[in-house]
Amino acid sequence: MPENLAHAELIAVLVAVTDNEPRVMTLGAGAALPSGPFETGHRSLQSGLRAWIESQTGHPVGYLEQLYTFADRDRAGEASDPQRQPRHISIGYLGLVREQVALGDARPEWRSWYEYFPWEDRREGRPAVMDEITGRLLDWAGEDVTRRQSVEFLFGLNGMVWNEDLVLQRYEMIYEAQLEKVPGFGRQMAGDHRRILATGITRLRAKIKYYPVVFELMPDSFTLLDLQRMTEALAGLRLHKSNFRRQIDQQNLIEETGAMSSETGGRPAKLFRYRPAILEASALSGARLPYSRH
Amino acid sequence: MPENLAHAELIAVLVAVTDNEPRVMTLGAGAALPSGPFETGHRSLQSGLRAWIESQTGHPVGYLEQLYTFADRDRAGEASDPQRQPRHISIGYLGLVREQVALGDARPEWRSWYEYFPWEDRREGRPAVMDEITGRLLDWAGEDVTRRQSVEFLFGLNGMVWNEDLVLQRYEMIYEAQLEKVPGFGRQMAGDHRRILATGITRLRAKIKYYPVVFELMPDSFTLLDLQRMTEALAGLRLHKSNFRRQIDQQNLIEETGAMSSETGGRPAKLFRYRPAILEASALSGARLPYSRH
DNA sequence: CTGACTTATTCTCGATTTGAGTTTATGTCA
DNA sequence: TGACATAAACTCAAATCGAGAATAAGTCAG
Repeated sequence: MPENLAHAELIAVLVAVTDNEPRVMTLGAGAALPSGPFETGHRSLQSGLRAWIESQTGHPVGYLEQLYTFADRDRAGEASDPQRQPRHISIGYLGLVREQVALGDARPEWRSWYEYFPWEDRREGRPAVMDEITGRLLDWAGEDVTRRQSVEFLFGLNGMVWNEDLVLQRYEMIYEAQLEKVPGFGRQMAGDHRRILATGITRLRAKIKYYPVVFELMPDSFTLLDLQRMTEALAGLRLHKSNFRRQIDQQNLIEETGAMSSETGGRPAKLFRYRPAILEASALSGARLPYSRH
Repeated sequence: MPENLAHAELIAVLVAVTDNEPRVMTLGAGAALPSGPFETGHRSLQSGLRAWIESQTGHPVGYLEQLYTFADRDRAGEASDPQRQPRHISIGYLGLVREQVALGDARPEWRSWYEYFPWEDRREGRPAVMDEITGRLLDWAGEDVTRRQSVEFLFGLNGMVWNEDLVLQRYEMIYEAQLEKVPGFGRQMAGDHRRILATGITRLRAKIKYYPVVFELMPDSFTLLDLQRMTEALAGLRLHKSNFRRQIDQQNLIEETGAMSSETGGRPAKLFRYRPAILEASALSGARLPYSRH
């Protein structure tokens, strides 16, 4: 009898952006993230998932990063002989795909991730659904001051500033308040998949700030506005044009191709390409400690 | 016959700081990190590990964060019937413990993490071993310009600035160059444990910059210099005193206890305590996008 | 051909934040 | 009582950031 053995499952949050809409690959009419077992023949977790994705979508995944591993929920209270049931372990990954791809065997569908988290898209301003969400969350918080403050912090109420990175924490609060199934509060998914999606969005939104990962989603050549729109789509926010531009060229990660684009009806824009140089210190713009050069 | 089942193992990088030295809990004369199987009775991965650690050290773990999950290396080339061998999956965690603890059953030992990565401690300046390491890495790089630049970037050569967060990347380069067993280049560990330790240090060094996690390692009351020394021990760097102080009180995370400490022979220092307030936006000092308030 | 319109690209400029000290305060101890 | 040691506050130039104005280079209607 095998003891302490578990099923290991690989789950992918596969992201592509088309028409300025960040999309995630789903199965079953948008109800599940693609997943497959980690098999004995797989060389590693990552290569197992990579092979699997490529067979499904027929397209290589540029970037693949592990997100989080979790076990199925508490089996302790389960009937009869819990020893007999092997545990399930799910290992989540974030993958980035360069563009809309030919569909594979399993009829995958790309869906906007904002279908699942409508309150996370603030590009056109504060979405209408926010009022109902925060209203019901504040009702739930009631007299509990700490809870109230958490709502205000996470949802940018009372003059607090909206932080786009807190996707997972916002979803978990909504879940804790048992509001995740309220009509209008986003599409549901099976099991923990919606939570894993939130984890992926959170990771990606944080990462684009200090690591040049957007370029995995960009075509070979692009204008600066294309790059800005991509970043805005991911962050769910509008950015300041010239400051965005300044930040980009301080990082020194792109170069002109020489060609121009005149798609947009105004002055033609220069086309750029990613310069996959050695990462310089300047490209990693993370937080810093107050160093002493002494 | 169970197919696609795996052994799941929990591995802990447990950190405590004593005498300004960051230490990690080890077993077997410093050759292994503590680890134990994920058992059928465990409620969750985290609670399984937590219970396990507390039974070993008799001390609660304040902070516990998942690091990374990896599978055992390629079994494809293995003899006879690879199907029969279940895979091993290891789930690494970073745990923070407030201080030196009473030892548990398994005779754990706390060892300075710089025994394993001597080049990572630059508090007393560039360690002597750096010259030999970088010399041998540059030999290994040879004519390969990309490789050469990576060495220079990771180890802060040629005027590039040392980035204390790149612990894992530095270790992986040393490993790739097959220099990890060179005498003087740090103590060895069994299996992948040294790599997991590097992952833990990397995560912790990155995290202290944008999340108030140092306080998990501090005693209830402390001086500002204590806090600085703690941060320096973790980062392996000296920090600028008054700028460190300014950063701390901008974050608004500590408050005076009213008492003073006169341990150090100079002017007595005020004692502070952590104010475990609701996390304000100001406490999260991560990188930012060029927002538009428009 | 010209002027309105649209979008791209550059500049400007005050407000903050940072890096690197210097100065002043308050103890202990010989 | 004065040397010594460390804490805590203050200074100031340089770099970065937030916000928006100015200028450039196309298209298109008339």
